[in-house]
Amino acid sequence: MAERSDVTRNRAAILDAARALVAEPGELRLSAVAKRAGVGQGTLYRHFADRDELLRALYEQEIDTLVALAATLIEEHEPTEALRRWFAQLAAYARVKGGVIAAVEDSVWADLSTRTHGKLGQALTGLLGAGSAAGVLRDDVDPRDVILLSWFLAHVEAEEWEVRVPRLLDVLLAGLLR
Amino acid sequence: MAERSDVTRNRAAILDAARALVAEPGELRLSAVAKRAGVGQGTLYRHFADRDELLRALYEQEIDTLVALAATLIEEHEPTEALRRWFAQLAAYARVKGGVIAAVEDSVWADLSTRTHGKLGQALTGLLGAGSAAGVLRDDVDPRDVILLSWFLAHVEAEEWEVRVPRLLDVLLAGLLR
DNA sequence: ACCTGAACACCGTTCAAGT
DNA sequence: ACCTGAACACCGTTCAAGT
Repeated sequence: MAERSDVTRNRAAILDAARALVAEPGELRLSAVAKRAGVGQGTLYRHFADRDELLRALYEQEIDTLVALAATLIEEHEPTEALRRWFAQLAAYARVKGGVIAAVEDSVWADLSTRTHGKLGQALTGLLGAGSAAGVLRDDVDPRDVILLSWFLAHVEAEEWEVRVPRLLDVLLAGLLR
Repeated sequence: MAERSDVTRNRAAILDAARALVAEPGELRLSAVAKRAGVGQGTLYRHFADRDELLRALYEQEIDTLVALAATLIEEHEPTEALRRWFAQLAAYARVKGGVIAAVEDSVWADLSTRTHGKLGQALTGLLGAGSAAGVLRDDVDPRDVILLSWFLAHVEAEEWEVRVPRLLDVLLAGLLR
């Protein structure tokens, strides 16, 4: 039976379509996602109960890279440098995937970042813990602090990105130093 | 002729209704604004061309207090302390008026904060200028940097506000010190 | 079981008719 | 001139019918 693989393929096609469309300017229309994925609107809803759930799935895929990177950086660099590099990667990611981040509503983001911290929270716990253990970072900040402070990335315009983001990350990092 | 004053009253009623409703949870529905203001939907559109324009008017009203405060603080306090107090007031404002800020879309905010910097930009120019002239603040940050970094305020949940916001403002201020 | 797409619901916006 | 509110447009979501 090839039906089962159709289901898998549809789900992937929907996510691919959503990822492509969310990067384009303007709102993400679910009808456009279904059309681009080559499925009916109902099929989209079979896989993702509502708009939030689709965005959440998209977002979770995107975040995994950053999570994996944190572990590597902690091993290979001193804590402050690890955090600096991770911020740079977060920014690079936000630049390309900004559409996803901006499209994810607060409710989804809050859910992902607080409930058992989420994967992203665990990555940040590692980075912040290494820094405070080494005595170079404040020890009174938690992962959600950093996630909140990073919200500015969702609001930087493309034209000003290169000038402004390195400076803003520098300010943020300076604020986290002990 | 009392008609002219009706126009004024309607505009004020619409803004009052919008201010009240934006503070409530959930999206701001323009039909609800018109209903609460006691006017027809068309009247709302006579005064404000679209949703953005209504939010912009609301936002501009809200921001004036902060602008006035900046001048006073610069006169009465040393630069770092002036900025610290202004941040605290910005946060207090965001807490109460958070609905307005969150409802204002990026396009509106970007427009307000970049076009000749806007009133808020001027207030921040004063605060940052005083600090960098006194040699206590970085001199490479501009008002929009601070506006961007303040976006976290729009995403803090009510329950965590008191614990988290003072710490985040402290991190932000530390990052701005020279 | 899964899929399709027409139909429904909701809300921003417009406009014909009223004063 | 200004106002009203029904009507229209758009898009998220549902569901009857098809495979």
